[in-house]
Amino acid sequence: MIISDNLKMYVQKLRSSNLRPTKQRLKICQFLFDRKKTFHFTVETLNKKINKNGTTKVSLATIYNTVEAFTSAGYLKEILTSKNKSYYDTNIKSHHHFYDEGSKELTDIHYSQIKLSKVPVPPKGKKIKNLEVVIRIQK
Amino acid sequence: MIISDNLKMYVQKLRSSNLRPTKQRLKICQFLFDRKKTFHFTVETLNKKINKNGTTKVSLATIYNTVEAFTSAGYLKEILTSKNKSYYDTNIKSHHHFYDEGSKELTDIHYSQIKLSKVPVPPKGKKIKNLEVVIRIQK
DNA sequence: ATCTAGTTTATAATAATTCTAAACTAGAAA
DNA sequence: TTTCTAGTTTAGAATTATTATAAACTAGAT
Repeated sequence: MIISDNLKMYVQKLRSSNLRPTKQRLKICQFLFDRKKTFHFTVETLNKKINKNGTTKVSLATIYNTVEAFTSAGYLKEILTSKNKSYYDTNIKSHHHFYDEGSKELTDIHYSQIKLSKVPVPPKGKKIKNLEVVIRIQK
Repeated sequence: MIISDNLKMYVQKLRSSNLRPTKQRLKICQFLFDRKKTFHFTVETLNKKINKNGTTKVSLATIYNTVEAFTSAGYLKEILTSKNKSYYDTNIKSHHHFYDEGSKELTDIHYSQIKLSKVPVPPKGKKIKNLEVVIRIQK
């Protein structure tokens, strides 16, 4: 894959969501989306990795803003786990997770690995936005 | 139901978990478990309600300690919803939730309302501790 | 090249939770 | 019953994650 191609793609992607393609946003895009496997992170870990060996620093505030903006735009998905920290996932397709209580690590469970044969009707006037299964595991 | 009977029961329950039956713990037990319907709460709401019209105040630190202790002891269940606040449920049976994105309210979904016809095998050396479905709803 | 709304940033503010260490208490032992 | 001690409660400080603020910067339209 040629990086510059992806860059163009990210510029378009951002523009299509009314987000100006700034240096910072593109750097974060490249970091998050220039990879084959999907990626789980918290703002804390993203901040560390983005600013590890970078020439230009991206401020923590911008990391927060960008993750929020990307989540609203649908580039990222917030994961439900609990405990005072938001986890995000670059895999925005409907899927599920193992949450390891010991290591606090998340692992994707592919959509097809869980099948629901019965799902309740939502309360009146409400629609189902998504359905997420978390399987807590331990030793 | 006679309150004093429940009190005795709570004393036993606490003792059986190596928790001394203190005034504060018993007060919280009564508040949480002397009810027919199951109850969802955050530490914040529990604190407010416990200390609303009480003669003796229970400190916030104790509310935290107690909720933590009751959760470890298996009297309470922590609910996964995200967003910087822990939710707890007096319904410790395996069950699921609707989470209303607008009102931020949780509603129980009875165990029998969701059926899984396929569940993945956990990673090697790990056991499934529980499985929880959250259905996010909105208008 | 100029201008402006959108963006970034350091820093302060807020919110939830955990820590601390002193005062208190349940309940076992004397 | 009184004494004693480990467990518990408590107010307040500390920590952690996140959001708000407002000044400086910049993309990109004019």
